[in-house]
Amino acid sequence: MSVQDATSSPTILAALNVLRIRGARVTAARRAVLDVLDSTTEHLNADEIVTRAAAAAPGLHRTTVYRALSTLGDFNIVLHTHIAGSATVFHLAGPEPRVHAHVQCTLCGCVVDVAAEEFVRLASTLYREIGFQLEPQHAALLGVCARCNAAEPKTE
Amino acid sequence: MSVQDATSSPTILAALNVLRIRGARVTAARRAVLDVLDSTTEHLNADEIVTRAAAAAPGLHRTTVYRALSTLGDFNIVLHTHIAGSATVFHLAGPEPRVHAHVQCTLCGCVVDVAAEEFVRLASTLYREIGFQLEPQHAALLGVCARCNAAEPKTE
DNA sequence: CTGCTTGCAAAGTGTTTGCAGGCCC
DNA sequence: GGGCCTGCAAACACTTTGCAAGCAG
Repeated sequence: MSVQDATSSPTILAALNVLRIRGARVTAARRAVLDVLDSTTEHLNADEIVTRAAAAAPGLHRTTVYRALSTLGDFNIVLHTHIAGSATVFHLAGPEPRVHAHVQCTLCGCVVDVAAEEFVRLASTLYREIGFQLEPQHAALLGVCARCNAAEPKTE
Repeated sequence: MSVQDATSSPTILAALNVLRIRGARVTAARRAVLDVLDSTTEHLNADEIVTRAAAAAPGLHRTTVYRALSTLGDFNIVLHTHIAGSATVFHLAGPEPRVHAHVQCTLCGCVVDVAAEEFVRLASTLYREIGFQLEPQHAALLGVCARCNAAEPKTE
């Protein structure tokens, strides 16, 4: 454990340990990406992560962020969700395994978190009927959010 | 109703009528796209539609297919499903309103149709709890299909 | 020092837009 | 013959890849 670790959150310390144990290197880029993801509960896409992480690691390149996210994903430190028609969003897996699914509004584009429990019944039905093992958090379903539904006078 | 309509399926005739009634034009490009979609039950992406439709309409351009699909989508003649990490797939809405949802395998990439009924309970739960109106057919969820599950010895 | 990581450039995929000419109605 | 549609070129958004230099262990 290096000196700089002292300023990091438990979540990040755990992540860095996973990297070390698995033989991957702890680099400024990976640390910056982890810091960004740890500092928010938002759904961030690669672009936003680049922007925010560049503050801590000047010169950080888009490509590097993509590669860092990929590596961190391989170790299950970071999870991602595919959003229809726009960039994939990332978030920390976190210490607790409280996986959540996502639904996105086709009108305003907002992404709403949904407890994975909502998907459990669907998942078990799918598994029983066609042997399909659902990963509820891995892609967002689409629909219309409450706000847009209310604002929408049906026309327009 | 023009002469060429005689060779078309009822589904296509209905679609062409919708176009005419709504004031949109019946063009070779749109007809070719409809023919392609009507001739299969597969999930076709824009690229595949271009390739197949070009047989009936030589010189047909990608852009035109995208625009045709968009127009046909506006009239609810064609539906589309967003597939995580790859191209959007299209299919005819068809005469019967038997909407189906899709799940995609993260390993082999195959897309499996699922009866929308599986999603009804989830949809009503979401609506009751957060006012979100789910469109089950509009995006594919991810997971692992039965075949890959069986083939996968866990390693590799 | 070894080789995993990074930065840069460039390419790749899927999709959209601007514009002039063409064809449906 | 008016204006919706089309073809072409180009831009666009997101992501990946090849390669040489750089830094972690």
